[in-house]
Amino acid sequence: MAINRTLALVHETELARAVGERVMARLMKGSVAQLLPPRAVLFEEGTEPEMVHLVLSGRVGLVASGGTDHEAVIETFGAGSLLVVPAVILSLPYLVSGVVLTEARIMMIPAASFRRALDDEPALARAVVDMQARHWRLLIEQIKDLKLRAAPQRLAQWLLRELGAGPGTVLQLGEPKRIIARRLGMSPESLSRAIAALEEAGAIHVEGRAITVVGRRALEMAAGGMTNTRG
Amino acid sequence: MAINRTLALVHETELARAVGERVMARLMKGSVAQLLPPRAVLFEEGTEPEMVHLVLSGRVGLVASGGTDHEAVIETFGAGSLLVVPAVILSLPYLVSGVVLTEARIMMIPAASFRRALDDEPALARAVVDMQARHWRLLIEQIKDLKLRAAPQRLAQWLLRELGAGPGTVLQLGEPKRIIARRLGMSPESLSRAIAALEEAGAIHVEGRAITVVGRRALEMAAGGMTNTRG
DNA sequence: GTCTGGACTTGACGCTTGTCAAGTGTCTTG
DNA sequence: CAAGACACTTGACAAGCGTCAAGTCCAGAC
Repeated sequence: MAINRTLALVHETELARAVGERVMARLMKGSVAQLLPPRAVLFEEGTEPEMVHLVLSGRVGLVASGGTDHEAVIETFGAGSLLVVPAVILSLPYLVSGVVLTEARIMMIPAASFRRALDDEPALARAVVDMQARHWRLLIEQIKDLKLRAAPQRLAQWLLRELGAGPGTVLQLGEPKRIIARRLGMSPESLSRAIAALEEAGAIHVEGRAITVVGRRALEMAAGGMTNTRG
Repeated sequence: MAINRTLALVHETELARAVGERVMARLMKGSVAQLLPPRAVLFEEGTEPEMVHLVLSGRVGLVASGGTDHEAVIETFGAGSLLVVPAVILSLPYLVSGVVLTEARIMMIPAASFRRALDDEPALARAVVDMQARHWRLLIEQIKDLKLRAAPQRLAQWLLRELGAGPGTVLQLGEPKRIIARRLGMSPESLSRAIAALEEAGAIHVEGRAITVVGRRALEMAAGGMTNTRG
């Protein structure tokens, strides 16, 4: 049962579609799938990469401690994502750790065989270019948020982006708020207050892990620039 | 200053070395080189990409305004860098603007021909993968800085990284401090204070645009975390 | 049922940092 | 030489946000 399910999931990934049957089969040779519980660590900041991780289900976060006391969540990824290829490609130590957030099925591809495939399978290189391009844009957006928007604006911006993916007005949070707070570059307390502010403004309504956008217009205003005085 | 000079510069780029004579010649077909003064805008946030920009000399910054009143500098790039390939690859609007910081010679490659070459020249795709991987790491380091380090720590961290590139102890700033401040995610005033603090701590000595590291140990203390240089 | 632990909220407080404003120095311009 | 422009510094001040601490709510254990 596990094998069937895993293979099906592998097939559904964007990577599989992009590189085709043969290359995917080659990548799978020597790879293993694992079902991991929350808090499992896939790889650790500062260590040399030995595997490439393909997320088949669940959610995984890139977490950085960087020598300081607390941790930052850089980004979280869901099914279909190929994790932290840069470290593998360059054979350099990871800059972040990979942590399972919700029970996740992970395909682990040996780094050496991934690098070899990258060199002699043009389709793989081409697919990786596209993936990296998309990931780059995620980070750029995030840096823009961090450098020129205040905490409540960042939340509003994030909500709009998450919403953009699905056309509904209800957003089911897939991660604890603590994780989202750190992803947004703020403390959990500040996230609480930012959420309260958006409710106050009539932009959203929150019930536990479900956020309903009741005023898309108000939400866009809050994301824009007018949050809490001080132009 | 004419064709010779430009061709020589093109040859010296990492890209040229990676993809070889033939592919580089193909990319150059239809491309034009331009010598641009400071404040010249290569491309603008929100517009569709029409060119890929290869920096041959000088320095170029990626700047974002993101709808808010002030601007943030995302990153600056020098000779050999290929700018904002992601937008071109994905045919999506730029997330940032490209602005010349110090007089720069730029090779402009038509986006369409770059995309075509990317599809049928494996060497190019492979080279782009490596470049994107290095750029990804720059952004990751930056996000870590922004999320878990205070302003003076970010400066110390940045100094150590800039220093890592060359083995000396003197750092000649290639950009006005105002630009560096925005790259570090702080106001020019805060940068001034951060510099003063590092001098106070006996870590550096500043004379105009030259920063001398007089206490590498003290500087590392101030950075307060591990620095993983290399690209 | 009560107890306990975890996720989240709320309040109080202080540090960091951005903003506004004035001051210094240098380079250019008339 | 004076006037202006510009880059940077310094000081005063308030806002934003993180931290500490308490409080609420809820699920699971017993």
